[in-house]
Amino acid sequence: MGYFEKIQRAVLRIPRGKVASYGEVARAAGYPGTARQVAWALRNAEARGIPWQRVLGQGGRILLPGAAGLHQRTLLELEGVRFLGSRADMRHCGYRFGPSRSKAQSTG
DNA sequence: GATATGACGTCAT
DNA sequence: CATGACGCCATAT
Repeated sequence: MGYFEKIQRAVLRIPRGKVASYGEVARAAGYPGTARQVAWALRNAEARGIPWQRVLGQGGRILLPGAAGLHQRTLLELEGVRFLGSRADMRHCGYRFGPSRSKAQSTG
């Protein structure tokens, strides 16, 4: 399992209608602090069936420039993601990556 | 190994 | 809110 797959798997965990930041994805994939690399991993996501559009910059801001960014916003709106001005409504559409840790917890 | 690149994140102005 | 600068790190050459 390489970096690529880890990142892509994390992105795949984002349900329709929800979004997450590059930093969150990196953290969820087990590579905190590699937000930059997440973007790199999504370069070919479009061809790999990865819901790349659900990954935004901090604060729900679209970082893709030009038409690509417009396209991303359109895709998200079609999924039900609401936008407040130029940013996605992270308050309601921000996905919270559940604790993937399978470690048992006795008392809670 | 060294250099260059990038869909980031944070701080300062 | 916009711009500039820096830190961070995997990949590509």
